[in-house]
Amino acid sequence: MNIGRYAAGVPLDDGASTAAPPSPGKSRSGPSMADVAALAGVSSQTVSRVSTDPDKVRPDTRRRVQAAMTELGYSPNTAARALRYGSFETIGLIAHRLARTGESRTVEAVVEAARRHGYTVSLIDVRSPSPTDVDEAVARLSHQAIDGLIIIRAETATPATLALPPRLPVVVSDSRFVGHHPAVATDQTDGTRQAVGHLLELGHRTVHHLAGPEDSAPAEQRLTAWHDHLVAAGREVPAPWRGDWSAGSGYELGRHLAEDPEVTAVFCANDEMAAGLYRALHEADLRVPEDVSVVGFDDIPLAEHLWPPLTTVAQDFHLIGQLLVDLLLEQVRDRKDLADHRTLVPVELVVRSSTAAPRLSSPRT
Amino acid sequence: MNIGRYAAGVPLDDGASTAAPPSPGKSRSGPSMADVAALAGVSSQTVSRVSTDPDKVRPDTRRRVQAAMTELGYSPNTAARALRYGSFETIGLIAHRLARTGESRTVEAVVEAARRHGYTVSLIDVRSPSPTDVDEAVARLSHQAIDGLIIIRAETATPATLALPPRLPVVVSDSRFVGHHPAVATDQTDGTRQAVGHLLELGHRTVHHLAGPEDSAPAEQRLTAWHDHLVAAGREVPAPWRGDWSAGSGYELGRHLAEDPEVTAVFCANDEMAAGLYRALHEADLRVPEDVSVVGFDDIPLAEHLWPPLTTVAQDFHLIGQLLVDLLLEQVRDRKDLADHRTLVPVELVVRSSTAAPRLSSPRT
DNA sequence: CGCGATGGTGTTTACGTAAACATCAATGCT
DNA sequence: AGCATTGATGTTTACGTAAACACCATCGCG
Repeated sequence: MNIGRYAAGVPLDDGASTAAPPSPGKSRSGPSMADVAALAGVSSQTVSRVSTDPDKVRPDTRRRVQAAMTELGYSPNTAARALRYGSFETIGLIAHRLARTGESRTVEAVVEAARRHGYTVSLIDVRSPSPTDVDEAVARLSHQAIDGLIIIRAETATPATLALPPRLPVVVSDSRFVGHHPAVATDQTDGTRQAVGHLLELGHRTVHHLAGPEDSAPAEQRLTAWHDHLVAAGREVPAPWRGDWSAGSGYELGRHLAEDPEVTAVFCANDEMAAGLYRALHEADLRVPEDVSVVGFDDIPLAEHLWPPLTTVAQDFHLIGQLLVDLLLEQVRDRKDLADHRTLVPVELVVRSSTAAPRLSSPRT
Repeated sequence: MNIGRYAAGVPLDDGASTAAPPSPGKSRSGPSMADVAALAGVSSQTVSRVSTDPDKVRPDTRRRVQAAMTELGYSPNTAARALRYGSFETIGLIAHRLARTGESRTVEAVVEAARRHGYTVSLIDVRSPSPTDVDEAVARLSHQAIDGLIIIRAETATPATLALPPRLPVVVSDSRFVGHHPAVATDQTDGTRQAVGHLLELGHRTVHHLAGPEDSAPAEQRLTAWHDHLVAAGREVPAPWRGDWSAGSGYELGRHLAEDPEVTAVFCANDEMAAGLYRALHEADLRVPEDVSVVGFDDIPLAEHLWPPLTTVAQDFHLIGQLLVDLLLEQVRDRKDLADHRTLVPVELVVRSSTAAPRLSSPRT
């Protein structure tokens, strides 16, 4: 046995350029139908029948073939099958920063929905949502064995910059692609309206915003909606604070926010940043919600268990994932052209304990 | 345009049994090399050369072929290529409850490492880590187009219950598979030892344990290590509390823990449960770490920003993912048999602010 | 100036599977 | 009994690609 504790970094070759074909090394391919057929004393077509529709062959023949399969350890060659059928039963998925928050929940839902339909999911995770990264991912994936493509967070990539292979069905979780590719997206505007409205109704004079990064479409949508809603309500619009979705950025910005006694209500573009803000407020000895009310976005599993439990806008990531798959498979299977299709998934404000009316003697002391 | 707000649940057919072959619907396959060849006035072999090694064909011929490719919107058929090469440049990945915790970080690392090597990742997410679920996933994936398989959290599946296709290289993130499949796993025992040791050194008489579910191998390893370490230190071993990894379970159990004044130190099997425990302690007006010290496991991104920042055992999920891929590709590419290989990835206790010496007048009042 | 070497291209073939068609035996019916 | 019908199995072919080989110019060299 070969036990070892791993210490240093891993050496990694960054070779294998996108276009490079597989190395010519012969495959691990095991026995083929012909081998099974020879052993069982039948034709390879009969073997084929056994593996696709066993009822088409007589029980004793079937048993003989199955025995031969087991003996040789036969399993059908997917490549050949795919070539024959022209389908891989696989869909490609481009995600961004998988490990973060809701992204992974959408992925989970996509994988699950795909599985229900008999499809597998091929995943590419891009680091940044920059057009080049997304484009590279598309290039890579579309040279892979996929029947359709789901892009989560196309972000700054525009329909024009995406060099998609012709005839490849695509679905996007980004409303800016309407007219080019079918899209399923969260109703960011409504969610923001609910969050900001909730805080204003509680009596706050205005609402500060801890925004997401500029290269994120949802972040911009939330920012715009927050701005517009305040304007519509005739409130002062404070300068937004720019985070990067991470709890760390929420904490850093929160330390500045905490110093401003005018701040009584903060709408955070996601729950992680709200958690970072919590920490900054705690460190500044400010109480939530007595001194500052906080609202998040996403409703991550931990939101309910932060202290105090976080009021937040719940997104239905699971539904989004399901709808994406449904929409994609409609195109894959039925050759439908749904380019102008768009679904807006509603959100719901979950009121917990992080919001309250401002102190009467506001601003804070 | 077709805008609609989605309300009701999605109808889902649970058809498409594992063995069912793809529907016979003809593929979306576009033009083939032959079409391009005809248009460009060359043989299909020349087209093939252009798409694999452009230098092998004269510049003007190449341009003519490339023009024809563009005009027809040609892209090479992956199935045919895979059949020819015997390789898909794809690895299968079975994960469990992707959206939860560190799992997604390992997945992220696997995807990234695979990409660096020119491989794509096919993902299956199983709901429960039960043998049947994992087995079904294996069956499903191994009928897909993959060159190798990575199983994250094989849990209660044993080498015997896994009906793996012969000749399929497999790597597991589970140390119980040593001798059957190569494994890369976190050093659970050492991590636990560090956590419990830290608390004892601070002066706590003993350490309580908020454990993970019984069907989880890592949970059991942490439980055992905690037990053994207390025994070795000559301390009383309190009954462990069984959670299910979720913050909710940590909260529920935490409410009971909070009522026991004997409890001054708790080692949680993961950070989410620690967060739930935090909430329960806060609600009970107990302070961390003054009244109760808490240690988590995983070091999720939020751990640092909980209040107070959580002392926890950091796992290097990223390294695990990389090593899994390296190990798998060694088998795939070099046909090596590494069945008895095992790598133990070290962990590190990150001391933050949730641990301190017990009050002198312990037990709590 | 003839001959081998070289580079560019076409032709043949194989990868493993499954549909389409062909064959053959057993069965049912008059 | 004779013939159509059915069911089980074998044979041929095509899916799209790329390696292996064959061919033919052109070039360099003695």
